[in-house]
Amino acid sequence: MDGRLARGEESRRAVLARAADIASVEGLDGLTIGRLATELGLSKSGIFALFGSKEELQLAAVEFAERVFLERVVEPALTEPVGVARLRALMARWLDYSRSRVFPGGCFFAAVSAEFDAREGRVHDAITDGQVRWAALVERLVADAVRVGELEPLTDVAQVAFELDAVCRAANARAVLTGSEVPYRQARAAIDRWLG
Amino acid sequence: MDGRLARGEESRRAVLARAADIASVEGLDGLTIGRLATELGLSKSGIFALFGSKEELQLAAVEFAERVFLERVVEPALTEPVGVARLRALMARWLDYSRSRVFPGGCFFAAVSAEFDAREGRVHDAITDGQVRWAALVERLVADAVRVGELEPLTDVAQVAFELDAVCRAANARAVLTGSEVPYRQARAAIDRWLG
DNA sequence: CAGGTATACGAACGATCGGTCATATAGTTT
DNA sequence: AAACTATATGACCGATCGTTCGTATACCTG
Repeated sequence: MDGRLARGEESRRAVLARAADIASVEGLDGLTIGRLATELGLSKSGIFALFGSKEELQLAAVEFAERVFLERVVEPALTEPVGVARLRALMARWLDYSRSRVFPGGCFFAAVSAEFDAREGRVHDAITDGQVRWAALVERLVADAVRVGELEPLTDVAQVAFELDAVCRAANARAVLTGSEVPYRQARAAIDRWLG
Repeated sequence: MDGRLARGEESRRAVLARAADIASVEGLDGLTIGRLATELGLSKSGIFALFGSKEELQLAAVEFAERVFLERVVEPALTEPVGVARLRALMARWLDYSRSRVFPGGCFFAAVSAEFDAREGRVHDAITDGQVRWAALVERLVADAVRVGELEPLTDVAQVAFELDAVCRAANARAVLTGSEVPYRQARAAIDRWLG
């Protein structure tokens, strides 16, 4: 056990938690090292040294947000039994993750994927990877529900997965923009129609 | 007819067209007056003088993009007969507006609303207004289709409008991020299920 | 103990940001 | 003709950006 590495890891964690919060509102570009430093009472060069470059900081923030997302949404849902129950849990957890503002700007990935979707580079690639893995997870859970006989055998798995994801993302977008809770209920209604 | 005003209006138009293109990729914050100046061969202070402040430039860019959206999506759809035909035309025009990259970053409003959704100020308000008006338009066309008897009388108008918008936005998000055409077909399939 | 390593700092760098200002020009008005 | 107005320019401002550097400190290893 290295006290230096432990201290550094704790600093990284504090910086990344704040960085992810800021990025969910201002974007990964609106995130600045100077602002992080003043808000956390650290020095600009100290934070910089921890990550090496702003791009590395952005990548680390994305990775941090993915860990939060896994803890708050994916892992709890995976404790439910395979099938519609697990799929419903995943959707419910996602809507709660958005509504409860785990990140102050709503879904972190909705914000940063819209920011980097049409750009190139490592940050875009990291975000895209995460989105593809999320889409694959939803699709796998739909396929599982079909396999265990809880959804009709002729179900178009990719289509259902697409539409489940669509209503969740739309609910997040509308709710964050307008502050209304209605979109979450509409998303829930659409999900219930698919999953009974 | 004032030649000075005409010249200024032409300059504004050129600046705003480029500004909307940039903002759809880099965001309204990533948009900078210096970059606009060098790309258009103008002076920074000249562009600045045309708009008075960066916030005014951002507001003008949003307004410009709304005019483009109205021309390319809304107005052509409104030539169709009231009912499902008009609603289908609106959705088809929207998907084509995204797929054909009228703005290089996909839907301008998906990009900037995700950027400003959790912020405050006049730009956020202008974007929110536009989004609310769009949602109201879709809802009105769904209600019209019910009224003329082409959708079932018991249709939950707000719910159908929400889901139609959701699949379009999801298609844009996935398509821009990954470069795939599949999401557009999935959105079309969902729309066809609603509108026959 | 000495030698190496990771964290953290303050000062400073060049670049770029939004914005100001004095000035020149082209077009309209009187 | 003169007076006025809108566009457009280039030089310049303070602030902030990401980044570099030298240095101090705490910790682990030999």
